[in-house]
Amino acid sequence: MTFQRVSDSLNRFQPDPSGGILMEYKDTLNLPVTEFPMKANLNQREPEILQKWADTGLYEQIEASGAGKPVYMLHDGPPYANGHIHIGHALNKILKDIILKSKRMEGFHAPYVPGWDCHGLPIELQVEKNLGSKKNEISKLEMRRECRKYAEKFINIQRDEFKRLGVLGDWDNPYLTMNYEYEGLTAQELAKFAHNGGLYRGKKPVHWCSSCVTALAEAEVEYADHTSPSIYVKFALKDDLSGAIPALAGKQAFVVIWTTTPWTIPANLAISLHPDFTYVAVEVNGEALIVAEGLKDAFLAANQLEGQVIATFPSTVLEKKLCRHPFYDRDSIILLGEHVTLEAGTGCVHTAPGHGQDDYEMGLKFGLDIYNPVDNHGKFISSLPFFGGQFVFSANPNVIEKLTEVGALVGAGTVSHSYPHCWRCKKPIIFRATEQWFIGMNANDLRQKSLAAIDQVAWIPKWGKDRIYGMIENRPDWCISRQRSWGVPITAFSCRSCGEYLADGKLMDHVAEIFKTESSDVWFDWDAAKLLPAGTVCPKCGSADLAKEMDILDVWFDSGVSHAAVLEPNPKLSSPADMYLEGSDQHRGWFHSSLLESVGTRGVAPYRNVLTHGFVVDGSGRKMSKSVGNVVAPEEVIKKFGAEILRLWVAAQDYRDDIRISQEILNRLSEAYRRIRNTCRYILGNLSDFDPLTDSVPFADMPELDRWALHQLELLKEKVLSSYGEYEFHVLYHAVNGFCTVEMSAFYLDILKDRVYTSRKDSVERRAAQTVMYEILDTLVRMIAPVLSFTSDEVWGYLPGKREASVHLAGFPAMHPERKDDSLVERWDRIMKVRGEVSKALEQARVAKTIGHSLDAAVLISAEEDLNDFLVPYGAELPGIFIVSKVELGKISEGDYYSADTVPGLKIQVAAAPGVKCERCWCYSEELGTDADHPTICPKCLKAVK
RNA sequence: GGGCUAGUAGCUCAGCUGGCUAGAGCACACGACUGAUAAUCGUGAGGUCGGAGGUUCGAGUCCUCCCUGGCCCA
Repeated sequence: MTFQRVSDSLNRFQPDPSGGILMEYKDTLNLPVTEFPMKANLNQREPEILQKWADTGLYEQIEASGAGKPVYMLHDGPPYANGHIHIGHALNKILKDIILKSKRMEGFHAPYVPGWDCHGLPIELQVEKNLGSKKNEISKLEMRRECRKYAEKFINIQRDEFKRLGVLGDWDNPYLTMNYEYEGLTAQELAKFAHNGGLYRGKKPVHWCSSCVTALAEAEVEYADHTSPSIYVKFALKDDLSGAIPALAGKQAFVVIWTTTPWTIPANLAISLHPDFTYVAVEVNGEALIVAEGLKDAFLAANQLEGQVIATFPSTVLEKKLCRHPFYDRDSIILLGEHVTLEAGTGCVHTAPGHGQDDYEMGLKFGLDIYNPVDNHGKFISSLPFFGGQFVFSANPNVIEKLTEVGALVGAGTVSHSYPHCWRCKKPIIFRATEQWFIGMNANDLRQKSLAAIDQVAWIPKWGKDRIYGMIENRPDWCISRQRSWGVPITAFSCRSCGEYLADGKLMDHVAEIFKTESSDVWFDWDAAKLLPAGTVCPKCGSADLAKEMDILDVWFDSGVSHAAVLEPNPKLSSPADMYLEGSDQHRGWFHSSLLESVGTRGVAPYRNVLTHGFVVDGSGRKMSKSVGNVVAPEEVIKKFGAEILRLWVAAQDYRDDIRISQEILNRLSEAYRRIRNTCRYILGNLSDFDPLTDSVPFADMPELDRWALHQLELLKEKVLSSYGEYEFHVLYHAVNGFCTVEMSAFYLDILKDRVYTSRKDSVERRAAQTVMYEILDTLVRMIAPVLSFTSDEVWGYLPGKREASVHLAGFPAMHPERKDDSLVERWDRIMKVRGEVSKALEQARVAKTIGHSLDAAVLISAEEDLNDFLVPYGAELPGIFIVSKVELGKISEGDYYSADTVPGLKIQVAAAPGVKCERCWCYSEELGTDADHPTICPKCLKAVK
């Protein structure tokens, strides 16, 4: 406690050493008094506030008070239940919390049900790792129980970490994608795709991790530099071309391809040329090598070959011509495809439909087999000649050797390039055609409907729309199967007798109902017969011997159904949601999967607004990475600065771009926080004896200065409330910060000091000032509550007047447009301009040692007639406004003066104030000593004391 | 390599459809106060608006290219 307390001032009359009574005039002043601490001590105080919120059931109260209000539905995207939260999680959750709190204060019922994504490979791999060698001894069911436990552990950890940020929500009843009900609803959503024909089983090249033995979603693939072999292979033309190209007569012609994956040569079924490119035959060592004209020189140079062009022709000449596979007794057909480029290679593209996306499409188009001779573990099937049983990457040199042996190798080297790797085990992956379950993008017009749905959504920032639009427009069918354990099973069956697959909507609905009460674990526990309705038989052959499909669902499907599994079943929530809010990576993640799922089953997007924020980067704009060592953990920020500073950080930055964080940024924010806190504290100190109910002064009775302040407050409210409405929190931060600093601390509150301190306690002047300060603080606290949730609630507890138990149960301040007065503000702008010049003049006088404190000064102002006339009516107020002892308007006849540089013709002369310094108000007065009882104070103070 | 996106003082941000010597707060320097005091007030110094071209009477704002980041994809 450093503020003087009213109760301390009982000893107003102290014994004078000389024997008389000496008055301590300081004790007759109304100095600020408050218990509200200057030092925030956030890391200690925040947990106390959180405890209070928990004890009083704050969120429950908020929920209860929402009854009957319109709903604002922000649907939480579930973070993955793995590991501690990082700064990006903090950013995301705080942004959500700011929006929810602001919507509640705006008058909405805005429930918050947090969620977690619980299934999936990362947890399964971590559990496997923890199990060590035991992992091979336990059953799938036991494995799943371990995964469930693991997820639960991190849900509890993350829940505590999120709560610590001051995020209010129904933390006791979050949604978990592994809840039984949720799993059942997930299976039920999948069944909907079976019902409507969107679900199919097909062979398709997918990203495949041989180490994890699973197909990978696109989101699970990372690109990293990798060194691969680079080989040029010649395919002998079987067909004779000499009719079309006479120069080839009598020569063996070859088409030369280039590849960085020699192991895919065994699966080669075709060679693709671009329909519009020109190709040449180059004679090298008596053979005619065919490559694209544009790559001829690069090709020859790369292989240290020399040769002459003997023929030039369009690719169409070669269309559908046949080559021989270099070492297998089969053909490779020449096809024309737009995907061929001149960026590298030969312009003749090795095509293996089982091992590449473009290759696959060519295969579909021209009816080639989607041939894949590679098994789940990345090894060639044993029946494959020469390479059976070999791991594909190990087979590379063997393939090269074989090519050399048969004389098909033109050249070999290595190349370093970006290559796909598994996101978990970091090993290079392959592209491999396998049997998978898909949701078709074209069945039921899913793609077109999704694109149309995108148009109906408001994307913030608006470029988010282009981003997701492009992705939906170009994406392939959604591969939803995973060959793992920890997930919701794909509830299909197959017939053991005839091999027929049963992905029947009705059967799947039946299973989904079982999941809702028993969990999807039963899929791995019960027999197929127990899972199926009695009497189910294969529709094709009639056999009752059915087997369960053992693939599980892509976790993106799990979270993609949350609108159906969380919002729809809960009568307190609503769907579609008003808002989905996640990082910009979710255009391909949750926004994407949710959109496809919802449009595929309901025909509409699950959200009305989608807000994206950028990624957290370090102080110099680089992404955070453990290896670089620039990671900022929320826990450390909280420990050092407090969660409140983290919240302020979220609000202060423009989240649409990348968001930087560094010690300096946090230091700056701490300073800004202290400024806001001190402004609150100072006002609280001045309201210690103020009861808004009995002491308020009507607006009409207030001095101009007070009305000026309320006008500024009105402007601030407009700005802040519209910032919330537009989710532009950084604008609000700057507005509040500027208001506290410029309008309040440096101007209004500074000028007010004399009035508040020295006037009679219950005088109208002082009560007017208190009325305004009360209004300002009450308004300010409500407006910052969504951001500075701890401090605003703390201040709330100190504010006089009857009010809700917590600011978080209160509303935004009411607007009072009638308090705005533009002409008044125009006048005061003019006064402030003069004030600015006066303070420059005072500064010069200070440098010259004429004055110290501004109250030591008397100011003579010489203005042009117009300005002078304007100032005259304010004459009595000017000393107070400038915080000087005396102001005269007139002509400067002698001596130095300051010449203003922003107001033409304005001259200011500063002198030591005449008279004697009043011991009480510190203003100089020429009328001291008029009262024998109080010889050392001025007439104004006399009035206040007597 | 492709799509989307950004780059204004040391830090965080303003600067609308091109038009005043590019602004604010913080930080910094210097000073004042000691009745907001681990506070408060004042003054001041900081910017070739990522770079280079171009359009225009005029460009931080429009166009082209380049550089440096970020997200997503290949």
